[in-house]
Amino acid sequence: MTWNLDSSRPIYAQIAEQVHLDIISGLYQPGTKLPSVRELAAQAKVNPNTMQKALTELERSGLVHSMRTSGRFITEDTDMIKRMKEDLAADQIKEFLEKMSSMGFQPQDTLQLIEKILREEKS
Amino acid sequence: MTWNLDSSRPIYAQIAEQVHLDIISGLYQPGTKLPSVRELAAQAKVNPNTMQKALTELERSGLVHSMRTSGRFITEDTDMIKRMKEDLAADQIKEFLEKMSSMGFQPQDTLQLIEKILREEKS
DNA sequence: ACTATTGTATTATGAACTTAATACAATAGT
DNA sequence: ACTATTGTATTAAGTTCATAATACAATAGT
Repeated sequence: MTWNLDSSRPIYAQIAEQVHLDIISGLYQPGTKLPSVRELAAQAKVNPNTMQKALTELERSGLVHSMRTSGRFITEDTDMIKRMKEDLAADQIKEFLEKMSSMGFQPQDTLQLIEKILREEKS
Repeated sequence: MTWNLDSSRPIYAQIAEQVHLDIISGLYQPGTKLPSVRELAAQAKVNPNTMQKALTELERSGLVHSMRTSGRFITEDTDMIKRMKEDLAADQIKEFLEKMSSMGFQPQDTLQLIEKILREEKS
C-alpha cells in the first residue's frame, strides 16, 4: 500500500477515498482484516486520530465494519462491492466529461484526445 | 457565470479553477475586463477577501493581470491560452485514467465504458 | 487470570480557511 | 478639482483540520 497524499483536500478524506478504491479494485479482499488504526497511521505517516477519522468515514459507506477489539474488516458482500464499483466508475466518467466539456471539449473530442494520448504514451 | 462551489476544497481554489476554465474555454475572451472583485464576490456569494485571494492565485498563472484602478484583464496572449488548454486537458486525462486504473479499469476498459455511458445518455 | 492489542474518546495546540468590517492609495470619469 | 471605483491591506473572530499526548473499555491470545 503506497499512500499518495497532498494538501489539496483534507487528508482523512483522501485516505478514505484511497482505501475505498483499494476495496473496489480488489486489492483488499472481501472479509479480510485491515491493519490496525495505529499501524495504518504509521504506514501513511499520519496521526492515528486522522486515520481513525478516515476509517470512521469509510464505515458510513458500509464497505468496512469494526469488531471492537478484533479489528476492522472488509465487507463480504461482493455484490455490494461490485455495485459500488460500477456506480463510482460512472460517477468518475460523468465528472470527467463535465470538466472536459467546461474546457470546450465535447465528448467526441475527449474520446479522440484520450486515444491520441494513449498512442503517445506507448512510445 | 454560474458558481458551483462545495466544501470539499478551499473555496478560493475552486473559484480560481473555474475562472481558469472559463478563460481556457473561451467564455472569457482575451483582453476582456473582468468584473470587479466586489462584484464577482457578490455574484459568487463569497467574501470579497476570498474572491481577492482566488484572483491573486489566478494571476500567478499569467492568465490575468490587474491594472491597479482600472480593473483586471484577461491576457491577450492567445497562444498561451491555447497551450494551457492543451496542457490542462492532457493532465485531466492522465489523472482520470490513473483513477480509473486504481479502480481496476485499464485504459481500454475505460474507453469502452465511456462509450457505453454516452450511448445510455442519449436515451 | 494476565497481558497485549483493539477501537475509541478527550483535551490541547497550531495552522489554514472564511467571513466581517474597515481602511487606504491610485486613477478613471466627470 | 471632485468623486466614485479600482485593487489591496489589516485586524479580529469562528470553523475545520491535523497533530500530540493520553486514557479507557473490551477482548483475543496466552
